[in-house]
Amino acid sequence: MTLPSWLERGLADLFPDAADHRDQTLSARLAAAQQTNRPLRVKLGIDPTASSIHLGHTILYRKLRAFQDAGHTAVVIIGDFTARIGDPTGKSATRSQLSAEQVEDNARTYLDQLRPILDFETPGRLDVHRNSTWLSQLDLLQVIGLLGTVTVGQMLAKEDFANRYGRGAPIALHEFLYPLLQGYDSVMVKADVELGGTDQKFNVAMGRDLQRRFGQPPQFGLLMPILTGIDGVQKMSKSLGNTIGLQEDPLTTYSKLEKVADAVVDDYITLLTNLDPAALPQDPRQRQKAMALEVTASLHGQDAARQAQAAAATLVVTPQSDASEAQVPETRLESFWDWSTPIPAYRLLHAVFKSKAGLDSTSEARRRIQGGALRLDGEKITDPKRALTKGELEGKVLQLGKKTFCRLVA
RNA sequence: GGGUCGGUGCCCGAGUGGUUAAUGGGGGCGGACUGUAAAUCCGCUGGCUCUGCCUACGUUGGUUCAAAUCCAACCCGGCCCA
Repeated sequence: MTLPSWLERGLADLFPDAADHRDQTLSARLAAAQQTNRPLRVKLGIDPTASSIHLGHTILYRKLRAFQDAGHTAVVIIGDFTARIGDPTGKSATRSQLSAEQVEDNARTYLDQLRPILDFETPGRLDVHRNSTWLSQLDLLQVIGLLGTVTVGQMLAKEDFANRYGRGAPIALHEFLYPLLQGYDSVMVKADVELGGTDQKFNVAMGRDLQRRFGQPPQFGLLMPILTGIDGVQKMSKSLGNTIGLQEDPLTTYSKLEKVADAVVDDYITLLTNLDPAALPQDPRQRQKAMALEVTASLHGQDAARQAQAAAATLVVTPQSDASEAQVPETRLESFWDWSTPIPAYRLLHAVFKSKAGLDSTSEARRRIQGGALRLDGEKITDPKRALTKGELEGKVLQLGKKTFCRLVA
């Protein structure tokens, strides 16, 4: 039995997948679901410790959507309970505890960002749960029962634990509870399939074990690759600063995609689009543009993506040419200076691009200017103290580095 | 609880009384080059009202003209013993 192509696309791992257990393969369960007209319950857990999500996360949501489109039920579990405890991984300083309100806020923004990807409309296709619903009800006896299902040796087999233990890094005892609680979620929602990144194998397997103990047919584990970040080397992760966020504007999204490392372009195509790789241009540059356009469109719509592509072409390829015609974010001159005196270049830069592109201090602004990163309508400005009047700036495009722009308007 | 080693900038890691905002590497950013890539080369990489000022080497006190460097207490972690 073979799996449908919508399911197979991009798959990193599927288990169990033994050919000798025909009734235990996913295709068998899919077939059974069809015969009995009972949709599969496909679980995906989200961790509301941060409010914004990036492209890397969407791989899983896209797969979840594919299941929805095939008639199955997406079971999204918001890990609000576990998020509130706080993950003690790393140093004591990172032991941040989130309040219930913060978690709830995050969860809401999270779901909002998923609207373009998941099917929220069709009845029966989406089931959202918060795991505090059942986890906060567990009493100590039950918790001990859960703990009793696993040995320390098994826990230390988990790669992350093994690494940390090996290098003598701290492991807090309650961290052992996380895989168990995540597995318990599977029991509570009677998952048929759990989606996760390849780093989730241990936890997903734990879900199978627990389901078996609770007399349920164990779920299938369906693992997707971890997306490589825009640097082309490390996994996409907010802390590594190599992400593309779903809340970023179309132009930024497109620009980043268009300069992603070559090595990952094909991965992006299989994991983030439904395009047929064979049908795309072979020329690396053209291929990359096609990918960038499609991914941008999937997040912001066709029109916005096309505009972004056009704007990017104008702005970046020939910075001096037609920048003023292109579509760039705008900033009002009055919003950051009163213009009774000219503004020093470094203050201008700081005011306009504050918190963008890693620019968050005036000292940093000075350095960037000295390094030649600032252009005004294509003209390079290298003196941080250069005084600029309103007249000199109005209507012009301020450029920081190669990819950050802003038009100054009255 | 006892013993022992350790806690330095985004990360790793030098520095053990005084040109130390703190060697070096990684990462990041910028410039040249290019396909807005990779590779390579160069520069920057605490903050500010910036020819100067302020804040920094787990925390708090102390010794000293002077401390990341010495002392004390405390907090946190690894390992060994219990």
